[in-house]
Amino acid sequence: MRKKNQEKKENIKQAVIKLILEAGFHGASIAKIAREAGVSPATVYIYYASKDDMLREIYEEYADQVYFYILGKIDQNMSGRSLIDTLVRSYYRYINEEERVFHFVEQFSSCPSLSANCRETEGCFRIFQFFDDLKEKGILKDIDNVIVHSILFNTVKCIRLRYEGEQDKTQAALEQLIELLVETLLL
Amino acid sequence: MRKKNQEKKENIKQAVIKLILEAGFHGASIAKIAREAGVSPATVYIYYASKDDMLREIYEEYADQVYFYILGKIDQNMSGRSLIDTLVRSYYRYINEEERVFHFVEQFSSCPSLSANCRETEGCFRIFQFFDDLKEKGILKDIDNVIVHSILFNTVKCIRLRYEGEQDKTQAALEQLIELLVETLLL
DNA sequence: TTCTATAATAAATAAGCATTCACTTATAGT
DNA sequence: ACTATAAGTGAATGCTTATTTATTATAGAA
Repeated sequence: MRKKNQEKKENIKQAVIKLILEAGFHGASIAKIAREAGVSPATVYIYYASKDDMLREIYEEYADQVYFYILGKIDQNMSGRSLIDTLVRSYYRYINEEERVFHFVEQFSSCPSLSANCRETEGCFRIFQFFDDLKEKGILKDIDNVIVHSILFNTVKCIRLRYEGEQDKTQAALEQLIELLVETLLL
Repeated sequence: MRKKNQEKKENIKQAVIKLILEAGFHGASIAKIAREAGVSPATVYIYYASKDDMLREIYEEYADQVYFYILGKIDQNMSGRSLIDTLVRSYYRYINEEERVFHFVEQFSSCPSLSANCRETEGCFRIFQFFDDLKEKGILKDIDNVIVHSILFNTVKCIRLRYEGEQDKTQAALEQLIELLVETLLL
């Protein structure tokens, strides 16, 4: 019994993410994905039941990644300030390091017709749980997790998108954001 | 010389926005758009040079609308608190009232391959100018406009998406957000 | 080594796509 | 009422799409 070649599957995933970043969803056909991954179009169907299935599976694999990345940088003994500093800066670092994945996930989740059929993300649940812990410890103010999540991460995302490449402006904005969040979110 | 029927063009626009909300970009073909609008596929090409042109033109028409809507609700004599209250609540009302348009614009602008070719939005420029005015008047703290913009509007968007339909939770979150922003943004 | 299950593929298929074309219809100006 | 002009259309075009099929190559078990 011959085994599936996991390297081929990985190549397919990376091809999907690359092509969708470069040309959007309508620019990522099975034929192009297969060519980019160095396999035959039919091979894609050995690893995935359909194109929709493929996109959903890849999305679900990567959607949470950013949150696990961030939580991995957090230390239990950190002060409130360094927690916020770490959350903001590691989110920013993730966007830079995993630009393709980040854009793929963003694009996918902003399309109602695609993300409607996806399971709720585990990573987001974990982050909310983390916020709840901080509230119990008396570090974080009792603010709705949706609000905390948005002013923390969406703002970093906007800074990154707006000041793309402009190191000075980006760093200044991140520092200002951290100061602002320290005053706003911490007890 | 026969004139173009602007009602037909309007029908086409609405069909595009409706279909893209329901089925995403890949679900909005010229054939479907034409059927939805009650015209022939060929008629679309009387009003637009190509499909890409059409999408771009519709995007550029609506991308700014939310900002003009909000600025229209603002009064020169408003206090800092009622400014924030108005900004937050009118943004929320816009998403509710113009749900289709809002999702179309969101989806379009999160696709790099589409929005890359679009002109910078006038509406966003106007809002930034408005923030600058408030800073000069000593109402708003001297915070980067990208940050102000994001914590104001992205947070409202997240609340709306997360608590879709749940009136109580939504209202509570909006009120909490307004309190938080009053303390954070105002001098 | 042989057999077998399945990975892998090139080519075929059928549907859908954006766009064009040949043609009809409506209308504004004369 | 007539004519020129452009709106409007159904059908055709040629291409791309996701997916299937028939076939071959390969790896593990016997």
